[in-house]
This record gives sequence, C-alpha cells and structure tokens, in this order.
Amino acid sequence: MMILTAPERAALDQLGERERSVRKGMTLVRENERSTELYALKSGMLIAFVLLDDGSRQILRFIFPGDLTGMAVIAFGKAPHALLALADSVVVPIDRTQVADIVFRFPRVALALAALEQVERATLTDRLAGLGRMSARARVAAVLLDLRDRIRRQDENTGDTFALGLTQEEIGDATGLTAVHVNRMLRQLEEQGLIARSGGRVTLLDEARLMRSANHVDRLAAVDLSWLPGPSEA
Amino acid sequence: MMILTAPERAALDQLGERERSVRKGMTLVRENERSTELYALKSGMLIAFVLLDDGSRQILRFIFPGDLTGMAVIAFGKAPHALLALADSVVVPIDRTQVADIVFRFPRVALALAALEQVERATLTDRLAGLGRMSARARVAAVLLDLRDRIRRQDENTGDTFALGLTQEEIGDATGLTAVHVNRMLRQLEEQGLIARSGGRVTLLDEARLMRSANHVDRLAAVDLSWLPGPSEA
DNA sequence: CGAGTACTTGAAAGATCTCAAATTAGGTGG
DNA sequence: CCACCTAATTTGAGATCTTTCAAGTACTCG
Repeated sequence: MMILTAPERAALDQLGERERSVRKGMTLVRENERSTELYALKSGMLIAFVLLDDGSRQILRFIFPGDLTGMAVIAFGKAPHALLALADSVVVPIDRTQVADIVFRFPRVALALAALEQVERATLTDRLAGLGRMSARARVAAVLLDLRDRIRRQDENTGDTFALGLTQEEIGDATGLTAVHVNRMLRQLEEQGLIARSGGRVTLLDEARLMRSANHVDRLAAVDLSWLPGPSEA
Repeated sequence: MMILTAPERAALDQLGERERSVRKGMTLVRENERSTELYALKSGMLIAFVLLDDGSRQILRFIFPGDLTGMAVIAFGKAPHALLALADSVVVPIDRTQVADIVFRFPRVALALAALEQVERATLTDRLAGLGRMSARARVAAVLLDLRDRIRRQDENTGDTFALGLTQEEIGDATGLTAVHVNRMLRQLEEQGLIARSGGRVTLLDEARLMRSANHVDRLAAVDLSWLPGPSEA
C-alpha cells in the first residue's frame, strides 16, 4: 500500500520485539484500564467493544492480522474500550513512546499511520450511519461484506465462501441487534437468495445486490498516499 | 490544553491565512467530492453527515468553533462525508500539504493533533454504542449533554440553560430517530423532570440523572498529553 | 456419550415509524 | 408593527420492526 524507505521499514520492524499470545475468549485489555500500549495483531482475531450500564455490549470493531489498535492511548493513557480475543491470537505491544519516537524520526511514516487511522475512522462513520439509518437486514449484510473483505485481505484465495468466525450473538453485538433477530435476518437473506449457509460457512451468492442493500464501501481500497512528500525530502 | 512553544504556535497561526464564509444552510463540501483541504471552524456551527440511498441522512458530528474537520483527505483525497453550515460560519481551509509540513517540522504538534483525532474517535465510538445499544430517550439525552458540553467550552458562562441551535429533525438525524419521535422523547424527558424547555431553549434540570441515562462521558476533559517529549528534545 | 453452547422457531410485547392534521414560531414585505 | 407565509413543533392512531420469552434442535468439545 505504501512505499517506505529501508530505514523506515527497519524502524517499524523494530517495534515488534516482544510478542504476546492471547487465548481465545481472553480479555487483552479492559475498558478504562490504565495502559500506554497499543497493539499490532499478528495472527488471530480480536474485537474492540464497550459494555453499557445495562450489561449490553457494543462491538466497535473487528481486528484482523495487520491491524493496529489502541491508538487512543496517545490521548488518554487508558483504554476507552476493551479488547477480547475471538480466536487464539498473537499481538505485538507497542508503547506510545515508541509511536512518538517514530513521529519524530520518520514523519512520512507518521503520515502513513495517520492515513490508516483515517481509514478506520471512515469505516467507523460508515458503521455509525448503518446503525442509525439502516434496517436490521442491511446491517447484517454489511457485516458479512465487511468480514469477507477483510478475510480476503489476509488470504487472497478467499472466494465468496468463508467461515464467519463469529457467533450470531457477536454479529448482534456488532449490529445493535439481538442474536434472535440476527438469526432471522440471516435466514431472510438466505431465502432471498443473497447468501447460502452451511456448516458455519457463508457464501455470498449475489454480491452486487448485497452491496447495494448494505451501502457497502471498501474504504481501505480507496486510499491514496501518492501525494506524500518523497523520501528524499525527509 | 496543550503547551506549545512559540514557533509551534506561530506555525499553527500561519495556517489560517485565508478565511471562507459560509451562509447558514449552505453546503461547504459534498460527499465524495474531490478535495485536499481540511477546515478549522472559526465561528458558527457545521454538521458532518452522509446521505444514504433511501435519502435519509445520518449526522456524524457537530462541529463547533475551534474544531478541525476533514482530516480524512489525508488518506482519500476526497471527502467521505458532507459538511453543511447550520449557522452562518467562518472556516479556515488548510491544505493537506500544510498538515504534512507541520508533521515534518513540528512533530510535537503532530502528536497533539493525533491526540485530538483520538478524542473525536472516542466520541464517535461513544455515539456508535449509543446508536447500537441505547434507547431513543437515552440518545436524545446524550445529544443534549453533548451540545451543552461543547457550547460551554466556547462560552464559559453557559449554565444549564442554552439554545439548541438544532431542529428536532436534526436531532433525529444525529440520533437515528424520526423528528416525531425526538419530539416525544423531549416531552418525556420534560415530563420526567429531567429538562425544561421554552422558546427554543433547553434547561438541564437533573444533570446527574441525565448523565446516567445517557452513559455520558466528556472525552475531551480526559485528555492527558503530559507524557509528550518536551520541546527541548525536538 | 454428555453437557454446555449455539442455533432455530413461534408468539406476544414493546419500541419506533408512518401518515395525517392541527398548532406554534419565525421571518419578510408592506 | 401587522399580516402572511413557510418551517418547525406537537399530537393521535395505526402499521411495522425488533425484542423478549420460551422451547426445541443441532453442534462441539472433552
């Protein structure tokens, strides 16, 4: 996605000295917990979520290998949301002072990181609009498309069939629905010939129609960093 | 909020050479419009929103004087959402190349800007959780509290009574509700003694209870940048 | 094989929306 | 300052969407 110089790459690689394994179902960070680390996910899958007073959970984001999460510690020194491993995972903790160090030494990398943050922010606002203004059916379709995009980004060979890696309860916590209603919406999408399901795997049968009903945009695919000042100017 | 050195301040001040006035009701930027500028709001009020296929609108954010908006152009070179003036406003356009310049020359300022972005991101996720998991009543209460916080930040003298500056339609577009239902929720909050209304002004009568029912957090108030490397190290 | 978790389905309750109409508020030209 | 015009608010009634509760079925892991 971006072309970095050798020293820039080296600096990024250096960040990942330590690794930390997290078992499926384990909490990596609790909400409001004091922390100055962010995390790069090497393998597995995480969710970022918040718990509301009434005990309900809102999943804010699915985190896939290659994703960074927890940049908020830059501003707060504590985690505004919890991190939970949905699969056995390996993360690389990075302290915020290391981030500051990168910004000082490699401003182009800083801008690239800022761009990544903006991609996530755009994704977040897409989801906001979905929760505010789309039907349950559309929101469920949106999750399916989002997961497919991101699984495919890890594994080029992913076709239209893939394993969700999520329970319907979790889809509900991401879409603001109950597990029961998620189930009904999945069935409806199936009955309408948009998807097929079997053995915990989903097949997107009519991607065009799915994308239309979910207002789907692949934000990461739209990134343009070609305007960044060249390495020579650094 | 942050302590910058004189040259850092000067660089920031320099960004605002030009100004642009926007009349109430005018669109400053359209969704998907090619643009390489972000904006600092000097006076007035803006909303950032997206339109969905069915014509419904989701307001993503209220923008008050002092706010920056449109950092997404760093990644996309186009606006992922529209900007509309809710009041006569004055903005200062800043090109993304100027931002890059700041990052290169003043890394501490870059980190401070990144922190501000994180505050907004946290606010965005708060709203996401609200839309996904909170009742209509709670979401309306949350908007009232949010507006109060931000109006107060502009004008220290703001007490518990303030002018919304929004129609119920707009509150609805922010909370994912219809104007009709917003009206009913306002009335309910009023009947329950949480707020009072008259002449387009709202009074928060029982702030504690409002904050509890809205899961309210003032993210900006929680920022801690004391860990940033001192100016001397720059 | 058994226990627990996830999935599925139905029926009824609850929340929110839609539609329609009446009332109020604000802004403008005379 | 008034009269008018339009936008905003308010209210009711019924429709629609989503949740809740309850129960049964299917999987998965040890």
